Amino acid sequence: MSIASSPRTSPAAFSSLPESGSAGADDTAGRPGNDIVELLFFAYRDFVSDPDRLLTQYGFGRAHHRVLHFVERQPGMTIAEMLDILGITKQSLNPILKDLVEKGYIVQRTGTVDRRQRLLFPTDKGRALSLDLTKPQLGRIARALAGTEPDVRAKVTAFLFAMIDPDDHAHVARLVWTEPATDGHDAE
Amino acid sequence: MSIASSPRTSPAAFSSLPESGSAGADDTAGRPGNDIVELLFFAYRDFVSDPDRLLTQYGFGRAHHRVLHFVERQPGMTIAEMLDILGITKQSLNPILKDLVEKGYIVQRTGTVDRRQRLLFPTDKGRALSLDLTKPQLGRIARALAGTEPDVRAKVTAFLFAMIDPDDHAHVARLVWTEPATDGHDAE
DNA sequence: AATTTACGTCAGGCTTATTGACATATTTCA
DNA sequence: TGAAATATGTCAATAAGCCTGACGTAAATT
Repeated sequence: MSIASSPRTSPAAFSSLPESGSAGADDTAGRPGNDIVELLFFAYRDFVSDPDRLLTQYGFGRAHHRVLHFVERQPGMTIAEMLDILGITKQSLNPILKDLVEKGYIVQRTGTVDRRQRLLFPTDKGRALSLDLTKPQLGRIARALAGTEPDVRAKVTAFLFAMIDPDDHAHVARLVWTEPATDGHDAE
Repeated sequence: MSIASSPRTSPAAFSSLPESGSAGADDTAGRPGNDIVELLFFAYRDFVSDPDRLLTQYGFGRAHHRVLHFVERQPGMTIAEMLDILGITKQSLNPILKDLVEKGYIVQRTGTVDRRQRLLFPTDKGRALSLDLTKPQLGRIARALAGTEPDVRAKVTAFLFAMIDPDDHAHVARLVWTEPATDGHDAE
């Protein structure tokens, strides 16, 4: 594990922090939300760095992680939907997908209803790797929530959801809060 | 946009999925925090895309934004500290910094106490651009918090802080919750 | 039969990052 | 004072991951 198991700093230190009341003419520092801008940067930086060591061992990058993750979360996903989720082009996706397929983490199947589609499914091997990669991230989240009031998880979740472009809300909600179907579509 | 896939919308069965293979007792879908993993991805994706259009107009990239942002937040920052914050090498930073200096957004000054250091300061022009770039992000945060209970902001802030590597807590706290000094170090 | 859709692929290019090696000015230490 | 460490700059080579544009193919839709 890459995360130090050091004792958690006391959240009590959060009570009286300067949130406004700047010195300058334009209150640059006092803009509400400015701290969240920066915390988001640092939190995300550390968050995505969690699986990096493991990823490097496999010769994969973060893009591979994202693809594998979403395939595992929604087996049978189409290429088009993956592109939409990741916000990249098919030319960018292709080499990454090719890697994952060639190394046996993902299988592509011709769609049954629309034979133009190449549906993506994780193999057992792919599921196992996805699990390993996400583990340190889940650990980080669990530690961040440990000892907090029971409503924090729900409020954080709602906040993050509200941070997403409203146009994508329906899509994201379905992806995030829907069970991966137990289809028998494993390879092997 | 062809986001047409399976219509399974039953958040009921979050308990037992037959997980074949290696990982054993882990229930893949029901892992707590899995939704936060994904929401963090989408929220951050949309969050960083906010300033992109503006950035492109200036011929800058996201790296320029980050550098400018932190210089504005902590005027007089050293190169070493910037490297530490961004987690990159000086070779990566240099061309970006050079851009910003040449175009008049940042000035470098020889340190007074240690003349080896090149302290970084924003110009008025730099501060203005930084403000413009951060504006849509602050707007997004404000919208996400609008109408929520008054404790949400503090709880989200605490959560994000706890998500950061504990080793960096002191450093980040100082950076985030310290006023930019009103030094007369403007370039003119 | 013509068009559209879903996907694959080739080509070329950009930004941001990397490691390694070396140079220079300045501070600190012995 | 001389040696070593520090802060920064720079050149070179490399790579991941993204981009646009263009073209091709199979399958569905009209």
